[in-house]
Amino acid sequence: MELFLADLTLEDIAKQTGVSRSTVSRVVNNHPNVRDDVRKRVLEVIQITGYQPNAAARTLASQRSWTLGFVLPLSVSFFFTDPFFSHLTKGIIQACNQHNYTLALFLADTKEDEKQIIARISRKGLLDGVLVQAGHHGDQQIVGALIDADMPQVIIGRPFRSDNVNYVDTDNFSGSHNAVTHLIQLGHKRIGTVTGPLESTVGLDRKAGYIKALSECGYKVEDALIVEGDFTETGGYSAMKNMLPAKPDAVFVASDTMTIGAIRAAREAELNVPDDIAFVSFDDEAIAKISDVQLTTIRQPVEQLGITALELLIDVIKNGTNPPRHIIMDTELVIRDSCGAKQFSPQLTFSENKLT
Amino acid sequence: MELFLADLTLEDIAKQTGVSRSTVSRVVNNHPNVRDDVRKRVLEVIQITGYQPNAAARTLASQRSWTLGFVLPLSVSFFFTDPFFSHLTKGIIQACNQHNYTLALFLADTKEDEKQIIARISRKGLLDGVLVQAGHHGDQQIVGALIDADMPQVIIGRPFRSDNVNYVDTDNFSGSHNAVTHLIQLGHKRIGTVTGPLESTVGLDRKAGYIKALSECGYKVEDALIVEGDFTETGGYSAMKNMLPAKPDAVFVASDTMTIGAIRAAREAELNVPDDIAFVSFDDEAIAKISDVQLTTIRQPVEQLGITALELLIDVIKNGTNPPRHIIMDTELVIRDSCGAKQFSPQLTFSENKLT
DNA sequence: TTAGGTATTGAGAGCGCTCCCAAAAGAATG
DNA sequence: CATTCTTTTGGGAGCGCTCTCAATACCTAA
Repeated sequence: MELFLADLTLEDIAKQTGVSRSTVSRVVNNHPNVRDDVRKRVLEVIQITGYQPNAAARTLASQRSWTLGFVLPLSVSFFFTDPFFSHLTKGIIQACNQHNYTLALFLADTKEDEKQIIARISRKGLLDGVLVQAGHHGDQQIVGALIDADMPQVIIGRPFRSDNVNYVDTDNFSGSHNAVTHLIQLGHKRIGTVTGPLESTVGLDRKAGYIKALSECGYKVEDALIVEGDFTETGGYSAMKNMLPAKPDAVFVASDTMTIGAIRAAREAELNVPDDIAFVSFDDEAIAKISDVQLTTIRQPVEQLGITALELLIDVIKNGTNPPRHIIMDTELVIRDSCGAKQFSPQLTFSENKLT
Repeated sequence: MELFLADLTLEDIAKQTGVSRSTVSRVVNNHPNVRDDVRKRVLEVIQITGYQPNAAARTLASQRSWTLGFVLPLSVSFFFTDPFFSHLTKGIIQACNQHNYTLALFLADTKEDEKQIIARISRKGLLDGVLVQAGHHGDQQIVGALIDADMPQVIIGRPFRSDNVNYVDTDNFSGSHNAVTHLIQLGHKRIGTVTGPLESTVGLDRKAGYIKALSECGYKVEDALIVEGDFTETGGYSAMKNMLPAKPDAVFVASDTMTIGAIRAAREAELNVPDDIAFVSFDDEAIAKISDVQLTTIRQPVEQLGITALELLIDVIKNGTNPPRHIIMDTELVIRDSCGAKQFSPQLTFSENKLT
């Protein structure tokens, strides 16, 4: 139980204990060079009184806030509710807890917000560093402001200009390359793709992997089989609608969420999945497993991506951006039902999945 | 363009402008009683230099951090990735942006984390107030600590002990009451329920609405038709498996996510949805519409819940908790395919849904 | 016992801002 | 033009902490 509910200061504890403010500070911050019995006495009083150092005062004096920012620019605002971000956030917070940082979340909903946020995050005394989700053309302004303000930052998602910035990303290129290669090996001939937004590096990289895989195997790349999506379910639906006239027999869709929409469109056209049309997607979010046709998909380690980004950020705060570091994380092909592989080669199945 | 990249202080701006620190402070904080020409001159220098007041210094001097916390206790940790939280968070952040607050996010992943977090959020100088997701027995400790620390708080979800605390919640009771009544009106005789966790008020309230609706119509409440779930898809799946032997012809499931699992279980038992077994669920998250059987569900205004909670918090910070305020938000029944209503009474259909 | 060294402690000067109060400047009045 | 009142300005004292530096206490060995 606490004896004092009033706001205590270092000075108060010092008086109670009969030592100086400095000594109490040393105890609180676990510095060496405090006599054991003194430390014990001080700790006791802190314990009893429930003293907690004032965060603002500490930040002001030490120039460290122990708070990190996670910024979601306008460009991701409208698919913020995609589970991708929950998982990313979860990883980031986990790492924050581990390293005793507090996380501040910034989400721009309007152009106006974004300006406000840029001002807020570049201000001194609030954040020690910033994680920014940025792989979109429009995100350069935030990145630039952060550099100007000399704020340590790590970017999540390969940015368009990657010189002199740290970033962490999934290996989108090789991931989609694997996805499409898998479809080719299954014998599909007309393989289409629903891409992500093409003003983003994710969208571009996943598309590039698709093209590379086709080219490698001597397939020709057909414009009608490439439709741009926007990472939403309805986006996937309409993209698929648009592609259908080109008669694809398999499609690589750049996200699970879009795949759900794409499958809906395929079914409306009386196509059976995976018999008439096969799908491989990207992400391996929960929906991939709970969809009625379980999705074959490229798993990316989202939570780990968040953890890695945060730990890199801490490193950057400590050691600076010299040289800038880039971390690319591996993906993994998870075979389920939507690609039809199991019908041909049951030995590929995973124990977690069974044929229905 | 900024002239100075170095860290500016009020004093610097004062010197540049030839006025005192106090005057610059007045300009920055938009106080009256500054001569127009002086204000203009100061503003110009601020503009040119890109001066931003130091957040920590300001917080220390004014005892206001303009930062609010959003706390997710251990009890919600394992379904944090449910879209419910994304939407809630989105609403909260929107309101924060609007009112110029920064949001700090706290998520406890372990008991240890939770202790850490309690210490962190009750410390002075970090947060002006806190939003806590708490409707679980285990959450009382956080609420208590916050009261002890005299930290303004608003609870999201009716807490077990609601005396002297402010909270915002969905009307879970009347929502589930409506859901079950709808099923009764459709002529179902053996209506079961997959509840939420029963150590939470959400779980309890939704179950209570179910029981009330049955009782009102003279149905008897059968234990075998009430199975506890945990708000996850697999939880819904196993709950349903357990209920199946009792031969329900309709089920009210306490969340969309669980419903997906429940439907999976029903289908494994060769039951057709909604012909053999009807479902009504709760939430109206995205999954309700993109599931292959679109879900009839109770829509709750999650984003608005977040906004409301945050605005209440701001009010509490300004005016204190006297008297404590409780806000209950209305729900709405959204009829789609899983309840089978459309087959009986097409006039109930919504334009957004069509029969397949 | 004393010199020399090391471990422990306290004082003081900030960190950069807010906010009160008194001084200065300007307006209004007789 | 003096007097009073109002508006504008500057000085100073914090806010509660950290961190350097000098002072003191303690320990060792000669």
